[in-house]
Amino acid sequence: MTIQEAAAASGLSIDTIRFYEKAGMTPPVPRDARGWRTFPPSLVEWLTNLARLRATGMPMVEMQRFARLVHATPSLEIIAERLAILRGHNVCLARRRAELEAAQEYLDHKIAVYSGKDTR
Amino acid sequence: MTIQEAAAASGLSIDTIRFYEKAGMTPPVPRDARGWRTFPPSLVEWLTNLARLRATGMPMVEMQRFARLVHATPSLEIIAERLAILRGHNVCLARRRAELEAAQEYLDHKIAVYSGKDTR
DNA sequence: TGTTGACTTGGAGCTACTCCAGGTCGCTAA
DNA sequence: TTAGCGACCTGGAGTAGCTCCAAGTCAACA
Repeated sequence: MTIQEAAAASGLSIDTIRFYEKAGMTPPVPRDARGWRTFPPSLVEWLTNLARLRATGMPMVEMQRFARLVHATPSLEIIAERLAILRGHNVCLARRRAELEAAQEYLDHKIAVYSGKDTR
Repeated sequence: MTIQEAAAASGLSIDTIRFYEKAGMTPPVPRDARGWRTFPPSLVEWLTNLARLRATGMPMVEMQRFARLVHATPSLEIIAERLAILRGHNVCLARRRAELEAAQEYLDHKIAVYSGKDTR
């Protein structure tokens, strides 16, 4: 698979894939005779995972830590660490969602005021 | 009011307030004899508004547009424009919340898998 | 007369990309 | 055979939205 296809399949942009590789968030990507990156299915799957983690707003440093853990030989501790990262991030997400909800309430209120639909 | 008090009152950091002023997102802040910024209540209120808009994830360019409209002499068109910005942003917010919700579902699933609570 | 503490400025650094210039390589068309 | 095309490569600059820092000023206090 070329980088273009990997991008289409994972939902990341071509630039982002190269950036993630440089940042050590993927295992080293194999190259063909021309020096082009070739993406085996397992790598595309991992990129898709990264895209989802990014969509949750996980910061890069944590994605890097997670990547190292995922590509390490798994042991009980390593799996526990992965879980800890995900659980910790889940808490952040919940907080973020609550913030957004509050923000939207504020916006709705503002809109009501500007529309003259405010009762005060 | 000093910048420190304005920061405490609005929820923005001192640096962010200075940054917002430079970026034209506030009217010019009056200075005392020493050259220190002095914040009248109306300005603190506006900073608080900016903090809330930021919390909704409104991009800077839009906050700038909105600031110009709010500090212009109001007319029917200007109020309509303000409303349009807020409404447009509300749509973005709703989308963002949906994305976060999907992301959290994915995370929950991942956590279930790693915890061995997955049934598949 | 220092020293402290709150402010000032300009500018560098950060995250997570995104874009760009300049170059290589294999393929097709003239 | 040569010219052009399109997909890729690299290193580096640019972006948003802050955040931090160094160096300087000024009033007040010991």
